Amino acid sequence: MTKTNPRPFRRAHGGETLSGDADIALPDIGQRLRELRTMHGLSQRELAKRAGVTNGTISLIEQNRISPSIGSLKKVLDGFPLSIADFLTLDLKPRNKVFYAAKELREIGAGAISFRLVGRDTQGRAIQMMHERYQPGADTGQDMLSHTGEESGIVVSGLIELTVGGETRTLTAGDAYYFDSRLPHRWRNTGTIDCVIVSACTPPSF
Amino acid sequence: MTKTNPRPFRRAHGGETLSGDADIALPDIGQRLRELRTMHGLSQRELAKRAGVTNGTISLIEQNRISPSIGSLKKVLDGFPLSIADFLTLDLKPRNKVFYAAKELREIGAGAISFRLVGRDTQGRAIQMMHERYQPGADTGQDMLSHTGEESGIVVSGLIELTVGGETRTLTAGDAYYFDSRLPHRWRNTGTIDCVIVSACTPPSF
DNA sequence: GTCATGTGTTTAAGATACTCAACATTCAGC
DNA sequence: GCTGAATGTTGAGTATCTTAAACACATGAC
Repeated sequence: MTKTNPRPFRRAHGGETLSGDADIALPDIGQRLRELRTMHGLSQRELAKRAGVTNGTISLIEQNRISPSIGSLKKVLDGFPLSIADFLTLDLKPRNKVFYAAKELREIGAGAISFRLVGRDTQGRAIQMMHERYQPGADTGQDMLSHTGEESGIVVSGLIELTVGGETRTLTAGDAYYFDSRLPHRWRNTGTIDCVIVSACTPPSF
Repeated sequence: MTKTNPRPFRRAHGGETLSGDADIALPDIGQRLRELRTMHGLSQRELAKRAGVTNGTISLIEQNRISPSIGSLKKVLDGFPLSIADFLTLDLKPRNKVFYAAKELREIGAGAISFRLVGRDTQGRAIQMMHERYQPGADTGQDMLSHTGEESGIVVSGLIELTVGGETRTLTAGDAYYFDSRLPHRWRNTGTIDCVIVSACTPPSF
């Protein structure tokens, strides 16, 4: 028990430079990285192996003990399909509503053709609909992180377990989702029958 | 003249790490910084003084001899009102058309009310119009770099010298402009009468 | 021409980031 | 309780970045 050193070893250079006297606020790199990594269910060593750095580097970055170079931050983020710019601007804790109960959807049509709006109005969201079917036990894996913007969908039949940004829900017919597709997400059909979903994502351009 | 060392001193670490085997391409930091700096008419020393680093650092970064730390890159970019994310994603050489001759404008109305469209169609550009007047000799200065997206306008009367991203033109009545407002830009009324411009920028939200 | 000033570059010394290996802790499994 | 494996943290050493000062070159004043 002779090793009760209080704490600070490396001069916490980043402490004042990064969080302190800045014109444009720089997000908390360490916390962001840790959230992103744990969202993916990766250990520091696993990420380090992917990224081609050591686990110690990951640890120090996550503690904000060092201000990583652009090069090494890029290597770390190559462990995910995420650019530095996206990493710095991504809202890891989605403020926008993610899950919607069936009765929360706004019905905009009736009769032969019927739309039920997910989220408040269209609100300038240019999205493109799709139709998906999941067989029992189907699983997309948890590494599906794509750049393309936004994703939304409605469960038509069956049930689906959806994980978005660390939060998991099981949705059944009539339930819906809406989230920034840069957040890590995963679908699993934990039911016994097919699950049908009508989904949408932002179109390739704009 | 005994100092004819060929060149490479610091192991060009960034050479392979940055530009080489990457999943997501990292833009040429050095070239981007140099373009941004010269666009603002700053010397390395001037920028260094603003940023709180040394001119040598600026020089080495611009030559891609080093991969700057996040902290120092942030300090450098604090010399401009530009975040790291914006710096990495900003298209410094605008591929989109910037200047439009009077006859290139598409007229969409006639008679009492008349619109002349700048750029091809509306094309999903949510912008907000304004009305501006410049007296002779008026000058906005060259440090007007704002985050807010896009800017466009039409000269109604008089003449105006507009600089965008290092390119300068003098526009007269009927001429127009359209550019990403993150590019450094400057207006100067070099004429002898007032200049009136009808302009537009992206609205505060979305 | 010479000086003074400005530019971008380079170098050696110092500060910081990064690696490697060891450490402490937790959690299963027995 | 005791392993064994996995986790995040730490320290010493190395590689890299950053600084400070000098360098080489250009331009303009005199």
